[in-house]
Amino acid sequence: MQPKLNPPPHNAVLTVDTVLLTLSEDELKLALFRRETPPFEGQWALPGGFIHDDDDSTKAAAARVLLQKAAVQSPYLEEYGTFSGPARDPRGWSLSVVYYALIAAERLSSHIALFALDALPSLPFDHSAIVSGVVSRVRSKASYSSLPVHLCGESFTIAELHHVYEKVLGTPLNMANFRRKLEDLSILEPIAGAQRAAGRSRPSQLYTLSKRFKNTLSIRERGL
Amino acid sequence: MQPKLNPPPHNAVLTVDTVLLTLSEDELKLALFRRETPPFEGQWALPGGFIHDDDDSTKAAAARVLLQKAAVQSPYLEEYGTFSGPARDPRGWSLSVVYYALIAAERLSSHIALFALDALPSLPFDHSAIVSGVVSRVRSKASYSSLPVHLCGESFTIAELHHVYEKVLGTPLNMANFRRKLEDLSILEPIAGAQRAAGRSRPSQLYTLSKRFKNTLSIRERGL
DNA sequence: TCAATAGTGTCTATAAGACACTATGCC
DNA sequence: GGCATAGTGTCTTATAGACACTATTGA
Repeated sequence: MQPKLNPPPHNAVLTVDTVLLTLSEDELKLALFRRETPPFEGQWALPGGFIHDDDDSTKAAAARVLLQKAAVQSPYLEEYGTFSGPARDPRGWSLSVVYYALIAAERLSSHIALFALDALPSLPFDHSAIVSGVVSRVRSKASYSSLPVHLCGESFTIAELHHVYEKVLGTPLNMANFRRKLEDLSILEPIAGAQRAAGRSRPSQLYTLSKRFKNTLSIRERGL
Repeated sequence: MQPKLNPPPHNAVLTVDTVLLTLSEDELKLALFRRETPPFEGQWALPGGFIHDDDDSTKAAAARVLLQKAAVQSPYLEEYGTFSGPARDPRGWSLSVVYYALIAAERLSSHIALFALDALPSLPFDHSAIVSGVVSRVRSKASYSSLPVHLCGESFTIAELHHVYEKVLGTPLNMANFRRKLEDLSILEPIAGAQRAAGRSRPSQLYTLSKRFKNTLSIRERGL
């Protein structure tokens, strides 16, 4: 047993906040929850909570918060950064570690409140700054990685994934080139024999995300 | 005045650790300090310290630590991420926010202990993991941004900067192409009339880092 | 004037973008 | 068969890489 060592006490408020993004009604949307406790009780805010002594890490705390508040288990959960200081929380000096997750709308329980990014309510703490920081990080990563694939469900067609990329990036992408670059990300596995028929046209092959990239990203040197 | 609100007490050890890198003896090196207090008293470790109530943010805490321990004021100081959990520090559940800085050797006081990255002593806590994480982040950012310029002093030639990039990336870079890409990063300002003569050859123009990029990076879409 | 490095011009190879084409299933 | 979308082939354009060239100074 180690001798008891005493760091100077720091009464920081220690929290995690999570930015949960999904694609709904053909738009990138943010999940918000009404705060159940002061401060800012009753206001819309990012799902967050205190870090507990029995959390294995801040990431584990974020996963727990998402499970408890949103009832989702997001395979992709990544740290964005920390927000800290004496003034951001009325309870005193605070530090929040921010995580973000992208998830298919079909995996979210339908009673979760979703807001379009250009129609967010006013948010407490520095949550507005957090959201805009995360959104620009996500847009940036989307432009050279497999990140947006997490907005698709278990199986999807290339056309669907193409559409998701266009929505996240906000710019049209040539389909032929998109296919070539997807190829070289090598994140997709065709589901043998599974196709999706739409109307009277040729059905398209269904794919699933390769296991290897469920929790991590595939990166391309030169943009998507 | 807000009513006093009580978050559940969390006795986390709250620290910042900094990874201070420089180029010395033609190699990328890490600054380490001997710990002056338990735990691991006397061992080489990253410069770090507790977050104080009067720090304005974790970044301010990191800047303070660098100033107090290494007597350097680094213009470029960026958050890498957090390391946390119940087991990484014998004092109990801990959270460390890690920052990294790159600085010219000439701005470091000469008594600071520098270690080549492939000859580090064994480090306490999870400092080894922190260092390797930061180093790969730095190598990656160096490949498409102005990051390595912070390893140069106040004024420098293009040949010198070219050499710094090669050392950080560990790979030779064609000089003509390097110049073109530097041009388009547009981070340099020629110092009018200032040249550096070396031996009996043509002297080279001296440049300085544009003010705009002292604290931030210039990014290129497609690699350096 | 020549040694030595600074700095530029230009050809070649590779990758991105545009776009037309073929393929396939349903009505 | 032909409509509609899936998926491919290929031409054009931009950028990266290689390399040879000119420029400028000190000895």
